[in-house]
Formats: sequence, C-alpha cells, structure tokens
Amino acid sequence: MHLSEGVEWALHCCTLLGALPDGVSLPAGKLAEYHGVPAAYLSKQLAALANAGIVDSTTGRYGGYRLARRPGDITLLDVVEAIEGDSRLYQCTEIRQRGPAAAASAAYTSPCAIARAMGRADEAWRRELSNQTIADIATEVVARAPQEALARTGAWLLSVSGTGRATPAPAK
Amino acid sequence: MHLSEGVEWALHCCTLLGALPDGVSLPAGKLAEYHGVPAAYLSKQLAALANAGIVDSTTGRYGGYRLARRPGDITLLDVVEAIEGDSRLYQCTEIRQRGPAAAASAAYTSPCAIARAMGRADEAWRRELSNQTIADIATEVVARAPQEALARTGAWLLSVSGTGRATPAPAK
DNA sequence: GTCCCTATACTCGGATAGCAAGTGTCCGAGTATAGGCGG
DNA sequence: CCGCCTATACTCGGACACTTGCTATCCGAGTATAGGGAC
Repeated sequence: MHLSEGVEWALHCCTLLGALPDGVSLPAGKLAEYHGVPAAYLSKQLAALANAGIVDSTTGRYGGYRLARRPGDITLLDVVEAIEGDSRLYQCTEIRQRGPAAAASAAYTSPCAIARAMGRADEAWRRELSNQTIADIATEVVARAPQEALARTGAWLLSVSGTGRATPAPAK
Repeated sequence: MHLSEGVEWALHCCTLLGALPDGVSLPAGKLAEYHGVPAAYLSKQLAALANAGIVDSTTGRYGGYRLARRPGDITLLDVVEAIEGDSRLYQCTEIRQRGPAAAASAAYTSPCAIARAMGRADEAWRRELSNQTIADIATEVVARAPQEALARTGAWLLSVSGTGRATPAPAK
C-alpha cells in the first residue's frame, strides 16, 4: 500500500513551478528533463493537476504549465487528491450486514464502528496534509537544500528561457 | 489509492475473536461464513495476522484462531501493518538528486522537504490508528449495533460451539 | 512602412500496450481427537 | 477397568491462476508564433 509515484513528481513540479516568475510557463518536456523522469508519463500527471485547477496549461509555442494559484494557496492535500482522487484510504464495504448473523439493513442506523475509527485516522492524515502548502515546501528547500543545487537550478532555468524565450511578453 | 480489502476483514475478525471466551478458537472457515467472505482468501489474511503475532493459530481438530493478546493491547495500527506491511504511505525516490540541476549525492545532508512533510502526515495517520484498540471498537459495537445483530451473533456462536464443541477443555 | 495571411513548430490531451500487485482458489503437511484393542 | 495405539477428520500454510489498477508510451488535435508578401 503506497501512494502513486505521480504524487511525488507532481509535488516536485509544483515546487519548481512556484519558483518561476509570474506568468512564465514551463512545458512538460522541460519539467521531465529537470527531474529526470519520463516525459510522456509526467504529462499525464500534469494533466491531472490541470483538471484539478492547480495549474493552468497554455498550449501552442512557448506554452506549458504554470501555477494557477499562489504557492501559499496550494496545499499538499490539493495535489494528492488531484493525482490519487478524493476517495478515502479505507473503504467500508459493510460486511457487518452480510453473513448469517446480520440484521435487516434498516436496523443499522449508526455507521460501522470500524469505519468510523479508520475515518478518524484518515481525517488526521488529510488535516496534516492541508496544513502544509507548496510555499512552506519552497521555503524549506531554499533554506536547507545544497547551495550547489539551488545555483544549478537557477542557471538551468535561465538556459531554458534563453534558448526557448520563456518570457511571456514579446521583446517588442 | 486505497487500503487492501483484507484490512477490513482482519479488523472485523479481530473484533469477533475478542468476543470469544478465553482460550476458545474459531477456524478460518467459520470466520468466513460469519462475515460472508471467501474462506480461502480470508485464510491468507489470518495467516498474516498470525505471522505478526496478533492471533495464535491452533492446528488440528477443534483448532482455529484466537487473539494472542487482550483486545485492549491490539491497536488498529497493529492490524493494518500486519496486512499491509509497515512501509510508509509516501515513498521518496530522491528525484531531487536526478536531472541536470542536481548536486553531488553527498551534498544532500537534510532530508527532502517534501518527504518530511508527507512523513508528518503519515505519522499523524499512524498516531491516530495506534490510539484506538480492538477493545474500543468492541465497546462501540456493543453500544450502538442493532440489538438484533448482537443477539444473532451470540446465538450463532453458540450454535457453532454446539455442533463443533468449541470449548477448549473436554467435558471430562 | 504597415497590415494581413499562411506555413511552421511546438504545445497539450486522450487513446493505446505492458507490468506488478492485489484478489481469488486450490491442495498438501501436520496435529489433536475419538474409538478400538490389548493388558 | 485402564492405558496405549492407530485411524480419522479437521486444521493451517504455502504454492498456483486471474483481474484490476498503476506504469509507460505514442500519436493526433489545436494554437501562438514568425516570416513573407501585398498594399
């Protein structure tokens, strides 16, 4: 039992997108190159983020993905649910209503005690996820990541915008 | 993304086993019949519980499964980990160390910020699970389950011990 | 010089295979019991 | 009458198929751009 690998990719992508200047987009191919993951599959995860309204997608030349909201307004729960769906970890199939000792369905007024207990744990997990935003992640990354990695990331972003002209407005 | 169905079965089985008198065992086939689930597959889940030391298995005639500890000493986390394994929900593959902007592996002294954040949520989930025991579940079931279901369960247990002689000590 | 049009190159998004893990099933090894037999 | 032995029936546990969902990939529809041509 583990979360899809796409969750990890999506979180890292959102963190990187949060570092971009306002209005600048980054295509899926570049995001995949930066993270060293297969582009075709990452594209699917990004589409899920776009469907959830977490990122905006711009098509055409110099298009790509950018955050739809401020990093501080995107919680980890938003990203997880965009990739994994909003179904709960534990799904009660009401097996208490099956078997020879079960009563009539109408008699079960209270929810299953086991489902309730598992649901509380689920909520604790979700609460913790929604208390952290992409902005918090970015802050910690800037503070604790290796200096060399930060510098290289900056240089790489520049090189990408250099070759591809990632600035949104034409030079005019 | 959801927990295995075996978790639900295991939790219900533990709850029922907790209602048995001390030393009485219930075979996998009877547990499956009571819950209306396939016996062969449930057997696999029960074996996992036995491996984890949550239940004791007695082989041979009139054998079966019984709780290895008091219901109050078995947490929901114990059961979940017995079935699903003790791996964390989120598994960091260190993609931050991949790609063209990554630094040398040795430079990454702090753990990944994303992994830390996800780990906190994971711990909140586990903490909530370990704060609830089978005894708590049993208490709520007795208090809120339909009277008819409780009565039928008692009768069914009697009928099973009647035909199968589930009492551990011979009549003498 | 300015405007418009077309060709281009690049983007996302959904439709299409491959694979691992969860789901479901079966049969064999092992054991406590029950009854019969001998003392 | 008591104890021992054997046959029995029942148990668990691991080895064997099948289905669902995650992983991975590709190609087509659509769009903003850049350049050239006409006015």
